[in-house]
Amino acid sequence: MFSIGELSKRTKVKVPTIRYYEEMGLLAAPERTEGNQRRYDAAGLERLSFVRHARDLGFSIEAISSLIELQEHPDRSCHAATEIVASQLADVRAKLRKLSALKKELARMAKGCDEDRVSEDCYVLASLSDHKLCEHEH
Amino acid sequence: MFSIGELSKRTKVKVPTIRYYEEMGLLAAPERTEGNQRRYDAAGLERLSFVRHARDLGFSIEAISSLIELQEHPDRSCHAATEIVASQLADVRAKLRKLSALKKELARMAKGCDEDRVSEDCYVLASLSDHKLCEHEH
DNA sequence: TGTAATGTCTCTAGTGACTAGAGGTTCAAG
DNA sequence: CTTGAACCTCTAGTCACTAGAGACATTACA
Repeated sequence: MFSIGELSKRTKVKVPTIRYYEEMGLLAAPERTEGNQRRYDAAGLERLSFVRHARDLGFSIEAISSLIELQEHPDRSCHAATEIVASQLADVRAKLRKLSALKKELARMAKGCDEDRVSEDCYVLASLSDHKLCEHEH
Repeated sequence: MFSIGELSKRTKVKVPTIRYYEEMGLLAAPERTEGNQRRYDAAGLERLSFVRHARDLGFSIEAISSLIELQEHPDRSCHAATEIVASQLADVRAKLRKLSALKKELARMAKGCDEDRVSEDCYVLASLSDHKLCEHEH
């Protein structure tokens, strides 16, 4: 049995965030000491690691909720889980596409602008003012 | 001179968002009719296009504020503008790196899981529970 | 000129996923 | 037994909007 601070150290999740996850229903309410402090066990640690890992992968709290529900019913088909992952993957791919277009645009802007120039002639500002200067859609 | 709704149509920025930008100081307070409604001109349209374009490129409102300030002092060096762009670019590059790692991870998870399986044996759930199954850092 | 529909006004509150701080209590070490 | 770190709850703030209420303005048409 260990405290919330200890759990925080082991999982690298901040203390207020752990409490927040509990409030959001991602973590079961743990036992308490007589003085009302949370005490966790191995199961609590594992659960938080799951949540943290999923968050690192970009899953929303809602999605994680669904995944946990599934985990708690080992007899159910994991169809829903694959769907959640697929949708997350589609999301990530879309973001990647958008970001790589942005990267090109920004790199172009950064390269085009000479630092010694005066803001009136700044390529960056011109690019932002006039979308037509862009080579790509966004 | 046109209304906020008209400006919204032309720029594809929603009406409440325009008001929000005004409140944040990104847009100058426009003229008003006798009945207190906003009326914009070409300059207002141009300014909003600038803001919108910068937002599309992922610049924060604060960054846009700085860019606008620069725009309004055409005599200043555009050093600050290039710096803002460079930092935005670094940001985007970092996000890209992270997302592409995530994409690999998610694709692996999605591929590994057979939809007909039962949640107990679900590869997705196993992957999330056990970070060690990951091939990459994140 | 009357009226109805649509547009606009301000203001407050909600979103997601935390983070920060106040003010008070409990725990563990010495 | 005292001290100081860790813990508790609660409220409010972050960012960039979005939604809704309730009231007023404008416009189109009869």
